[in-house]
Amino acid sequence: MTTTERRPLTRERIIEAAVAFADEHGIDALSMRKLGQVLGVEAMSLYNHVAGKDDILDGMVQHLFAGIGPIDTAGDWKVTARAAATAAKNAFAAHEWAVPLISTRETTSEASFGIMDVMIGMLLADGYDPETAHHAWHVIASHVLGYAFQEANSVFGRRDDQAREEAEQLLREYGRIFPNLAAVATYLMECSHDEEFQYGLDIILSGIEARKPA
Amino acid sequence: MTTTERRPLTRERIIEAAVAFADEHGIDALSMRKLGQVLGVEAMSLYNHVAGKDDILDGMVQHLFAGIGPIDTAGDWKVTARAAATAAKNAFAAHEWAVPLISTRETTSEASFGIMDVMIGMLLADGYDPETAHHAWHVIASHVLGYAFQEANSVFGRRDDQAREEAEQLLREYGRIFPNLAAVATYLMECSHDEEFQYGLDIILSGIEARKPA
DNA sequence: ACCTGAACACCGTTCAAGT
DNA sequence: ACCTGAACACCGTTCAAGT
Repeated sequence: MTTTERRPLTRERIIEAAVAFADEHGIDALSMRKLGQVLGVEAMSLYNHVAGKDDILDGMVQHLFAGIGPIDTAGDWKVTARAAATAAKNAFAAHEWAVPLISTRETTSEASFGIMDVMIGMLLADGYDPETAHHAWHVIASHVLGYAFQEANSVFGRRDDQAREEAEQLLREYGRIFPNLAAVATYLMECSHDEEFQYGLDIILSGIEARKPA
Repeated sequence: MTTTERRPLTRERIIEAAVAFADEHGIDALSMRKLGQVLGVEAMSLYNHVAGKDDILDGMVQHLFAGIGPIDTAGDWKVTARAAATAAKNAFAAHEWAVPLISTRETTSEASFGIMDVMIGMLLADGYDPETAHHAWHVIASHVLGYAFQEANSVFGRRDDQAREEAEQLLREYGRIFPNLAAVATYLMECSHDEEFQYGLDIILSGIEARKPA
């Protein structure tokens, strides 16, 4: 439990440890005292490098957005949109705590504005009017957030052993009352999250393409 | 602060009060002690009617799903899907705490399975294969969750005075670095959430229609 | 049967004291 | 400059005691 790391404390190291702790024990279990323990230090020492717990949580959100990485704008807007959306979905779905955390904090960091600026810029350059470009942004953003939500936070999305067992239990329980649920049960249990995400993205990007003003 | 209501405590009344409290003060501020105070009772009395705080939070999620209401299946699958998706989005977007709360608790209640069963049943009856029906469910669900997220939890989504001011501040700050953001600023500030949601839903439902197997 | 007060094991955070 | 111990105002929850 007590790591014996003796590198000096920094904001980055604290946030890194917080991410690891939340991955393992869940974000609700994250406390200043436990985080200090992991870093081999008293809780109060953290305040020398960080403004408080809120600052740590902000840092974790920043960490999530940094995980999206730079966006390659070499192709056309559809290629860029697909790459950016997929990278964002993967960055969020990689941590169970990502969606709940983002949803209680402000998502409007420089990183998120940067992605938005690139995406809308490519649409405008391709001949879209600002209003349609704005619509397109919202639809894509909904898909990314909504799918990350489903992948990381529903029993059918998570693919650990415990989630599988719970999912099977639920399907047994509700399968008799809800026959149509039973009819798609195998897909719920076994669908590829990447294929599933791309399927919806295909629909959305084609729809946006079809709505390009003449 | 202390309401003088003297009706007997019940689970429903406690959950109702919790919803109202979270609406006003945010879900993080919700505690057993403060909830007791609102109900004119000591915190410990709540345990006579409720298993604990988790039980209250579960009740709040149940309350959200109940708010979606019964689904009218009189029209074709697209009409039903639009009605159900819109009702769900509105129920979730009505409370800032809805998305964060659902995202940390299990969403697989009888209510959510019921909606899913109806939707998939209509698609199957219309001639869709189970795999495509399952895809359709995921895409629609992402849009609902993702848009509720954006409407209730982003500065641009919320339409109270404080959010407007923060949004304008952010646009001033980042508008110079990100010109394409500035180009769509007025739409971000003033778009109709219902029209925006329907725009994306149009794309998604049309796309699903186009993928109906021959 | 329902409510309460005191208590326990936890929180985040402040602050004076140490080195 | 950085770390610490004690303290404060909060948590959720248990339990024996009241009515």
